Amino acid sequence: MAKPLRKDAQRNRDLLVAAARELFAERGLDVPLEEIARRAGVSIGTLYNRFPARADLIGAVFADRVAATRALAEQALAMPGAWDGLVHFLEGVCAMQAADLGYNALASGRGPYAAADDADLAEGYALMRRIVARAQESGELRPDVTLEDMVFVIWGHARTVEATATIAPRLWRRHLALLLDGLRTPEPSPLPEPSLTPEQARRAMSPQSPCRPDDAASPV
Amino acid sequence: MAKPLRKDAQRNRDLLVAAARELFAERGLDVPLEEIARRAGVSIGTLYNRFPARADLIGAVFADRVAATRALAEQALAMPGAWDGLVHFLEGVCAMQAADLGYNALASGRGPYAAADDADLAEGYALMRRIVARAQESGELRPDVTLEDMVFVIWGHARTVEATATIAPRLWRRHLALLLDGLRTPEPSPLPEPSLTPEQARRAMSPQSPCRPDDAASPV
DNA sequence: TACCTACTTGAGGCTATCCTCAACTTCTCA
DNA sequence: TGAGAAGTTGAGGATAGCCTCAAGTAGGTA
Repeated sequence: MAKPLRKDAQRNRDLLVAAARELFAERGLDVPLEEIARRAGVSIGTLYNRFPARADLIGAVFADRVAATRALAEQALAMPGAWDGLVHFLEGVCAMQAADLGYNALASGRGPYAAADDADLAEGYALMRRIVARAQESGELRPDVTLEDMVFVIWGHARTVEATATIAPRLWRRHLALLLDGLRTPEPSPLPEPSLTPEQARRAMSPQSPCRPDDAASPV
Repeated sequence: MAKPLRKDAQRNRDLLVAAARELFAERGLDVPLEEIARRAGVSIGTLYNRFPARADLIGAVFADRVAATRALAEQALAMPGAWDGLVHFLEGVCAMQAADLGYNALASGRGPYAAADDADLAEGYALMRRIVARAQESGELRPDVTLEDMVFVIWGHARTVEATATIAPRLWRRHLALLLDGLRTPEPSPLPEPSLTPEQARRAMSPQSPCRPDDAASPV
């Protein structure tokens, strides 16, 4: 299906993705596309040729993060301590959020994103579910939380990163430590609401639908 | 200093503030000013006459929230239980965040805001500091956190409210319960970073400076 | 080498929002 | 009551970012 690009086209594509990666990291997912093209040394028309929608460019830039997250989850499961594994995983995700404004927005469910590979994503979720289950079986993670509650860590952390990135770039570790203490307290108080269902979590993470809605829409 | 407005001007001002209150609550602080004017039944020129900058309108709309927050803090201090007081206060703030997208943005440090009364604000902070101190003296709140750490609750909560307002409007209570358990755990783990200083917190809460910067700038 | 196709280019149209200002209307007070 | 100050109006200029397309350029293959 995917025809190879011509040599110059491939080069320009790579330049665009690299430029977008830098600018998304520095300034978030809303940077003007014209500025990305300029930094890549390529015209705005070329950008649109290669990436018809912003979501396509975002998808290309962050494809490697899906893989990185998955690798992180595998590392976590390989660790001897179940709780340590969970902490390792959450710390890793938070560190990526702290290092990259664009990833931070994406991880906390803002920004349009054309998923490169849904299967990869699904496997990632399965791994995370095992990380959580294992930490509960070991008795370290409180039994009344679910995988879906982990989004509270991601979401909660997102705003802290934005607000303090320049003022106190390491502060997020303190925030995370407090969150983690809430997840393993020996005296958990009863939780007042049920957690999100996986389906609800999926919807909450993608205000704009995660894949382009047009694909299925056009009847021609 | 403040001359009384003419009768019609005062009526239009009130209409504008009411319209802005509704739209800010529904759609956040970014709603087009033209739309606010339209809902108020007034022309865009009138809006600009009364409120030269968006921050002025925001200041007028949310002046009562500063007072409400202060009242909440006083209630909290009047409660017999120190921990219950802290919870009451944080729940109250979070409930206001959940009920109003604009307040949510403001409380989590986004959005320009021309403070109506700095003294009022300062007194509010003093009250909050007492709420935190009292809860620590009673041994219920972990001793290694500060007032400045409470912004983690506000910030963390902000994104949860945005993401789940329509999907699960009461879910934030679960998030808050987990956060609170982290704040009173009997086995607190050491925190890896110092908390923000009051000055840092002030800066982190106002990416755009909270009062109009022009006031002092113009040399004429 | 020569052709054809894939690719690039950037001026310019489109939209949304901000903000101004000169002409007009309404209140208020003597 | 009427003069003048206070207030209102909305068309339109300014800006910013999105996106297109007709004309031009360059890689690849015969």
